Amino acid sequence: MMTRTSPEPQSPADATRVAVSTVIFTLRRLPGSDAHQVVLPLVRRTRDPHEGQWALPGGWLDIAESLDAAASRTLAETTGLAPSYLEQLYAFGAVERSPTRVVSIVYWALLRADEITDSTVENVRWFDAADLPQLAFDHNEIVDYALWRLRNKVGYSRIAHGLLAEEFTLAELREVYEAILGRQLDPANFRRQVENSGTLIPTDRFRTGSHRPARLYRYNQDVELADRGPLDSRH
Amino acid sequence: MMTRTSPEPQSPADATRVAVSTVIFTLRRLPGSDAHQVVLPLVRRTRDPHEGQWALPGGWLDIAESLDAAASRTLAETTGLAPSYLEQLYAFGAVERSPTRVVSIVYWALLRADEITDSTVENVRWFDAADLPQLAFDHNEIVDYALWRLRNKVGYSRIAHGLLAEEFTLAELREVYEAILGRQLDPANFRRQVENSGTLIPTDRFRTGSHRPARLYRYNQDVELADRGPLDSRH
DNA sequence: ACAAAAGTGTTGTACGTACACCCATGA
DNA sequence: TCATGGGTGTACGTACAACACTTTTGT
Repeated sequence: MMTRTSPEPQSPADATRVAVSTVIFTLRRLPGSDAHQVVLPLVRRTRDPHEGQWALPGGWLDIAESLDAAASRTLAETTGLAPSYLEQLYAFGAVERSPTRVVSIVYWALLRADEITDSTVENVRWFDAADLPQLAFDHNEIVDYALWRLRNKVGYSRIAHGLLAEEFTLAELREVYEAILGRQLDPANFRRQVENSGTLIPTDRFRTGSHRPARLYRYNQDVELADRGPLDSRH
Repeated sequence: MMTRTSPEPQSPADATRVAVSTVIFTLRRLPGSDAHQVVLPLVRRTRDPHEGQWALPGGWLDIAESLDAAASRTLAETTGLAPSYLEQLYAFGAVERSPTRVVSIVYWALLRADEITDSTVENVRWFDAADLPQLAFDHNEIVDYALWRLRNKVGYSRIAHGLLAEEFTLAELREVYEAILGRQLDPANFRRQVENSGTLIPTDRFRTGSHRPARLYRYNQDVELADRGPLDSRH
């Protein structure tokens, strides 16, 4: 990428290292309620710096691996999880963010409730995104930004899909939105908005069990959202 | 950023290197018209790989320098330019994007017309963003994505400010929008939209010279756009 | 029958768009 | 005075929020 003469970078002793971390969101049903809260898994650090503190799952970038692949791999290695949605968030590269120079390419991910293997690796714990302890490095900042992106994106894309099973009721979809946005939505208006958006296909199956059965819907794979612009074609 | 035991990365011979590049946009008035076109500076490569091809200005990340600082520095070194707006775009890290492994943190920037020092460095040329030649590496892709971000962002933020002087007429502002969006806008409706947004402060000065004088406006620095969320506080 | 969630109808407000029209200046 | 861009008025359509109302189930 260099475009004019400049010194070769990075002698072996003090090279900049590239790490990849991921903020993984999922929803947890609050006991005795239809409400959900946004939760995310953190890993307890077993070595310095910040030994003992909670941190985002991640690891080093391999020489022969793309950034996306590194995010998936390190996620699996540290937490055993495979997210249903994964997107780059931001590259953090302040000099003082770690004792040694580390540039972190951070991803954010969504996980379906049924994808949570509770038999996960040791040293992993799930935290309420709204009530985090102090984390290692600049990871509190990073989670804040990821939450902001999640809340934004739920408004103009169909990422809620990443938190739901193949078929779902409108009430279930609405509860996802309510959990992410942190406020109640009018069921009647929500229904019309989402119906008119053309992103949902009604099935002829219903969710039964309590009161009047609710129709099940699934997402229309045909609608291109292009919510990542030209980068969408890479998927 | 590592959270569990993993091998130390990057032996000296085959280390991943971190580069920083920038897509810089500015407007150029089309001769004999009020219309503008989006143009950007490219640098001709003087060494392999892709020697002779045009590429985004950039350079290697220094060990003791933040990503933002590296973007500004490499920009000044390669083009002599100092943008009025600078924001991170995306981190590109596909394995095959360069013969040696390079992760590029790409920024995008805006430049005011008066900031273009035409006495720029050798090997720099300005290109119409809509009509680029084949560029080195994956830089065509990158510019496409940057253009997409620019067009998106002009709709919900006041980045047009980055392309205008301190004071400007509504027609000048509208011409910026028209150049970026690539279509004509109704002057009457544009006026009302931007007046109701509260982001503009009318001055008591006027731009004279042709026909009825037009009132000059300036941006209201007080209005927080938060169009980058929690990351805005870093500026 | 009744509670409660599913689903429909109606109304008001806000906002974007189209376009007719008036105003002020240079030539 | 006339052409031209600056600036105002108005009418229509869409979209969303609020909320009353009907439907269908489980108990």
